[in-house]
Amino acid sequence: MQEISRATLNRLPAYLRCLYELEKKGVSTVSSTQIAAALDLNPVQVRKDVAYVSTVAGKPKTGYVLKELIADFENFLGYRNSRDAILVGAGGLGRAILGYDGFAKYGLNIVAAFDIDEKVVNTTINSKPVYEMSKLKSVVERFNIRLGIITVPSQSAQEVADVMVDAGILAIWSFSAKHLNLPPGIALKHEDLAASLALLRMELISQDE
Amino acid sequence: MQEISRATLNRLPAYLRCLYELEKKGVSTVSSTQIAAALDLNPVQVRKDVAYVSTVAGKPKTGYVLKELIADFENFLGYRNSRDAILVGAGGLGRAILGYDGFAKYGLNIVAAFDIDEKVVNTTINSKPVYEMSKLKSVVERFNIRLGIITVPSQSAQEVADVMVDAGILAIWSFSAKHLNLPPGIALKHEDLAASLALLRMELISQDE
DNA sequence: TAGATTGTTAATCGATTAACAATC
DNA sequence: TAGATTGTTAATCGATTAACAATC
Repeated sequence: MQEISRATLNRLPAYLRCLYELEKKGVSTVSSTQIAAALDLNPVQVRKDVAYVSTVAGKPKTGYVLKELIADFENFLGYRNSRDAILVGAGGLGRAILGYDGFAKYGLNIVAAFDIDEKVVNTTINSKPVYEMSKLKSVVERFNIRLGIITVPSQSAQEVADVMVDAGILAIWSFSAKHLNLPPGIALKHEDLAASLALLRMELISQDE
Repeated sequence: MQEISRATLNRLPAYLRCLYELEKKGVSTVSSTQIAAALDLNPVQVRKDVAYVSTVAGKPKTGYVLKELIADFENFLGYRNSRDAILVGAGGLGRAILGYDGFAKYGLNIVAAFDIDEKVVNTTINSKPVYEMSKLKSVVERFNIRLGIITVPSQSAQEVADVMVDAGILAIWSFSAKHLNLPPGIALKHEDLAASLALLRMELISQDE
């Protein structure tokens, strides 16, 4: 089997959400055409994507068995066994992420947050403890955590990333508007909201013409 | 001149941030090689991207004049003339976005928020007023707003999008985990955090092997 | 059987990278 | 001049879509 492509991987959560909705409606089988229509995708693309994830073949004429498909997607995406993470930066966005329990559904479990602000240190946010930065390494080591979330102002982002890497973090999810320099082997996903905004504005402008 | 590609547009904000940093250091000219090294990109790609945006040519041997380049990027990205927007959903994430003044730098001006929760309606968040949903249309029309931000739970996202479109919104920036069905001509940027997380986890898992 | 649907191979499209002439 | 750098054309790479045989 081929390596799964980034583009495909990116679409998988949307498929799964679509399948959940169909399940709620009591549907028992689903075709690639239906999924494609619901998500504005090409049916061939859906079939290819499903082929990566699915352990059972679809049946011509009827499509895929919804229950089996959901199980395959959940297993593939690892939603069933949750993964621990820490978060640094309990400011506005950090608080929002800590307060959002929806990530649990996606297999994410934030076990602790860290900050330098004395006012939030040693409090809890949504029953998650906030510690001072000096405790980061010991927490990461003790709980064997590999995923770190960065929600600090961009000036501090690189520094925080360095601390994380030193502590043994292997994957970083950053919401800071700062390009991070990381040693090879550390996975990085940068949520660049300025880039999203630029994309959107450009489409808006091109409508004006 | 060719149409600018999505991929290029996505990189522009990172370029500009990089240029700002160089400016702070007192640098006066910059080469594509330098930018590429700072952002982990290919120098040829940098030159191509710059060519889309830049009004003046770079000089062999010396590179680009930093001041000119920054002006070109700012103009292109529209950071100089800000654009008004409204936001619906003053919960955790919505509050974080309303509270973050950094978007002003990117030319985004959120003029008002809307919510159905009586506890937040008619309060202000970061000196931005929160109104009840029924006022949305009149505000959008009065201020001629074209950009709407959705930060409501996914069950309500489609409904909110419909209200926005009806009011005359032309571009939607959604943070809800829900595929939106929109009439043609409405620009959409969907921030799918579950997809980001899936991407990151997959890289993390492939390290384990 | 006829028609809808799957799975796969081939063609197309778009974006990145390599090669290289021009030039300061 | 020699060397670094730009800008552009051609080659490559990857992802999407079209075409189509297989099959329920």
